[in-house]
Amino acid sequence: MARNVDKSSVPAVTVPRLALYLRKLRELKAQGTARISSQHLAELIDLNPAQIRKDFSYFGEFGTRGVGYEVQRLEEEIAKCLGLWRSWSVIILGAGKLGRALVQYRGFAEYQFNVVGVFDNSEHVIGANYGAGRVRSVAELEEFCAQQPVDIAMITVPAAVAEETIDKAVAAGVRAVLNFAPVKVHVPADVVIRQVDLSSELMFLSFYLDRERE
Amino acid sequence: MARNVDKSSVPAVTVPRLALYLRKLRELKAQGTARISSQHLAELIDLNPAQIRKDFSYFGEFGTRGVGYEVQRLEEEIAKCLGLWRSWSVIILGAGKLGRALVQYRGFAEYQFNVVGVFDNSEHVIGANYGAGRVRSVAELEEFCAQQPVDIAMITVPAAVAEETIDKAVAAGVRAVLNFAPVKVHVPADVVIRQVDLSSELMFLSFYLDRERE
DNA sequence: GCGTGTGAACACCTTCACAGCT
DNA sequence: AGCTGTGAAGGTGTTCACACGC
Repeated sequence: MARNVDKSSVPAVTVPRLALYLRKLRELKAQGTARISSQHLAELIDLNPAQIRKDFSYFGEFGTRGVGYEVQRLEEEIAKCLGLWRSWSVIILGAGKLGRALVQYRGFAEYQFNVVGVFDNSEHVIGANYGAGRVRSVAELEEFCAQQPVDIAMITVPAAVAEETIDKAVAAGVRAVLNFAPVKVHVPADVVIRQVDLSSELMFLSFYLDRERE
Repeated sequence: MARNVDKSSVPAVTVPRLALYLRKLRELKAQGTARISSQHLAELIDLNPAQIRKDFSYFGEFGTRGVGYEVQRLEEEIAKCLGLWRSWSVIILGAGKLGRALVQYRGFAEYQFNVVGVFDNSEHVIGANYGAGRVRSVAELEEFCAQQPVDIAMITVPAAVAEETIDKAVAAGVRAVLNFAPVKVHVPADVVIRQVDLSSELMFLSFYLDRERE
């Protein structure tokens, strides 16, 4: 059983790996695989088996010595570790092309992340429906969050207004932010923020593409 | 002047930070700031000043002791380090909502990443124009790449066909891949691949949101 | 005097190697 | 005998602290 864990003692790099394990375990379950060893799982996702066992060990003892892990059980435990024992409600701030693409992204619902609202400042899109109800004005944000709990805000507004938009979300009670705008924003310590920076990803590639020039 | 660098000796974590520096330096340049110290830059992007100086030191000596860095010069040097002394051509494989959103993303062109083609397998979108010419069939990929050099492929196809799509891109000569499909794909050693996993980012947030449950 | 550039100290993460349980 | 769980070793990245040059 998953023991109680002080999450600050879990290396931050472990968390995305847990997501990786979870996805692969669901795949294995769908294929009807009942048991798996860290060795075998490691081969499937190209990692060191000790890494996998260590990652699990932050949360409890999920396996059986001499045997391995039961896929079903392990999948459930890891989902729990990631906070997926419940669903989370998500809003999208910015109904531009990216925001609209994310509203309908199927990968979110698979893990019980539900997009419950979309907000924008532009008259051109307010009122339109791209998949999670009509687009609301950002001015309605506070009231909306008061009426129903919102856990996560995805920020897809232009960089110039990202900071103020995030501030509004935090003021409205949102405690987690996924920021697609290419600006680093300061938030209170009890708010989790994560940056997704697409041009920076391309620069990562151009850095290594350009290596032979030296 | 930037010295010749063996890029494999540069920590991988340094690279996204270079992108961060570059963006901030452009901002400073636009504001008319001529000079900056590592101390001041560190405050602006919330990092340790020694970290910044160490990152630069992998590539050369860009500053003046007792003085600091000339913004213009530093910006140019870092752009060069990231391979941005030239432009790079990008194709998008998968003209679904995400792919279509990326075609028109302004952040790419800012750094001379040019989307030169969009490909899909579905009759519903082939022929439509979302911003980088008409959508072509994936079957035309090989021929397209033979006619003009393609540096980077962004993969926005469904997970189930991501692997074969990436294989096709690599076979056609693409040497860098930004994969938005939630599957880890094996590529030859001389191909750079980078994963952007949106549901995994949300799980990162739910992990920390759920911390107080313990 | 001041801020860079960098070896050395430190902290963090990964991997090894084996004790312990089945 | 086999595979997990984990202390200890090893490696990588960060921060300190100071020598060096303006």
